[in-house]
Amino acid sequence: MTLLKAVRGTRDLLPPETELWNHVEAVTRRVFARYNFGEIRTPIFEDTSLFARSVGEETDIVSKEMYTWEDRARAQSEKSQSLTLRPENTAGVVRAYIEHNLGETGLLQKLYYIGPQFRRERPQKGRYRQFWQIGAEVIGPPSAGSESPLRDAEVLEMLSSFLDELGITGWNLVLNSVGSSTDRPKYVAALRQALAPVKDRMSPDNQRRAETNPLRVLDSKDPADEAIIATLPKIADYLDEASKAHFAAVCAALDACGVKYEVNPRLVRGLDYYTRTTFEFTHGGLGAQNALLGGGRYDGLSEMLGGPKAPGIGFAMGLDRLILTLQSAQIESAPSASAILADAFVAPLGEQLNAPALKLARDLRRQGLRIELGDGGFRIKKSFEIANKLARNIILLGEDEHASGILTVKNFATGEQTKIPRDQLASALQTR
RNA sequence: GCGGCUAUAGUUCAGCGGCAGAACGCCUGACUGUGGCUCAGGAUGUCGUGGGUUCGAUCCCCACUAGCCGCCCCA
Repeated sequence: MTLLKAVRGTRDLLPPETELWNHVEAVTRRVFARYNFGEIRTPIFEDTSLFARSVGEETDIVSKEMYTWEDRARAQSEKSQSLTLRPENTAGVVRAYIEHNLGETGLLQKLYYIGPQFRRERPQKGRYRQFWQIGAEVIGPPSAGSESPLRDAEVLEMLSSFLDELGITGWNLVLNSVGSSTDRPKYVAALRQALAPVKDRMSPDNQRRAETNPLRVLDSKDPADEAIIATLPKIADYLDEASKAHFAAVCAALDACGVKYEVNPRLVRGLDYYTRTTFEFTHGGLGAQNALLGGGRYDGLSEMLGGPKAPGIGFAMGLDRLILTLQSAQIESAPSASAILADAFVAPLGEQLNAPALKLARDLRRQGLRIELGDGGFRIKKSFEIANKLARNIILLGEDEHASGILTVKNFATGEQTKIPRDQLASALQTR
């Protein structure tokens, strides 16, 4: 029989690494709560057309990277339906916003999520087919202030605080504006026009991009094409007054609270729905996958999905990459890679003491201690060996201890061995 | 989807066209109620999968699968 393995691009997360994941998630919930965000959990799969309409039919994600299947009809009256494992979570959040008429509250919705997403890409460092994202969206009717540049700045400030609180240093915030939903098509048209006479002199990659997605030419890393790219029209010249003012206000608010950023007029994002502010937090040490998180404003997304006018801004952060960054930086505040030690290892000396040992372990655990329970079948030496690996102390429960209620406790760090009455055990272990 | 590199013990890796190796880990003992350190001994394995060349393949060739790195794209 062939050995079953996790499928390509998926992986198991095991302890103690999961401690680090839990730590990151705990910091996320703590920080985001301070900004009064609430958690949303949307389904892991959705109707395929949700992603086709939001992410963009022509994007690589939709055209070749989605896990899509036909959910067969179970009855004559039922139609089959095309379903897709979510490749990102913003579309699902906006769908939920529309479906539950959240705009009718008249309030800004501030929602965050933590969960797996799926794209059928070639796996590499920090890139998996099932990958985890932390994201947040601020969305609501214009009357709730959802269009305000203050919302953009607040989200960016929250992210900078979040990364600081995690202990990640050396991140870089890159900012741009891609204009309103009317600016953007005008600019793309101008870009196509400017590219037409010169694209033949560019690399094959850029020739193809010039056809399919001209914005991406700006992202090119090909030094040979630099000179041509420098002559192309700039998005900043195509922004209307409102978009310019919006961007200036975002920058001013960031300046006011000392959040450092760099404006990169070439930063474009891959998804069709972005308008105005777009951004990326990058970090070295991630190889080619240097983007830690990315996001932007999507003022027209709700309407694209048939909903009410509901401008919004949000981001998605690659958790797999964030963890990699934390591991490579060996951040002090994060749990280390080494296993977490139990407070004590309870060692029954003889199988007849197994049952009393479980009772002892239960009592200590109920007092909040982290307890590993051994087995009376172990030779005492083996108990010590295991205990030394898993716990800070060992508690011996032999016939004497059981009869007298005074337990033998040895601390591995000091080598000190003492007798402690059962009712004082928990408090004694708290401090050693 | 494309290109390069890789796949050998639980782990990290060496190796060779002719008996399968090291380190760490694991097990046993020195020490029948005492770990770490030390010493002595021991067990590891479809050499990724399938085919081919060869008297003989873990080694050479091909395909496949998976991983890493890069490209495309993207978080």
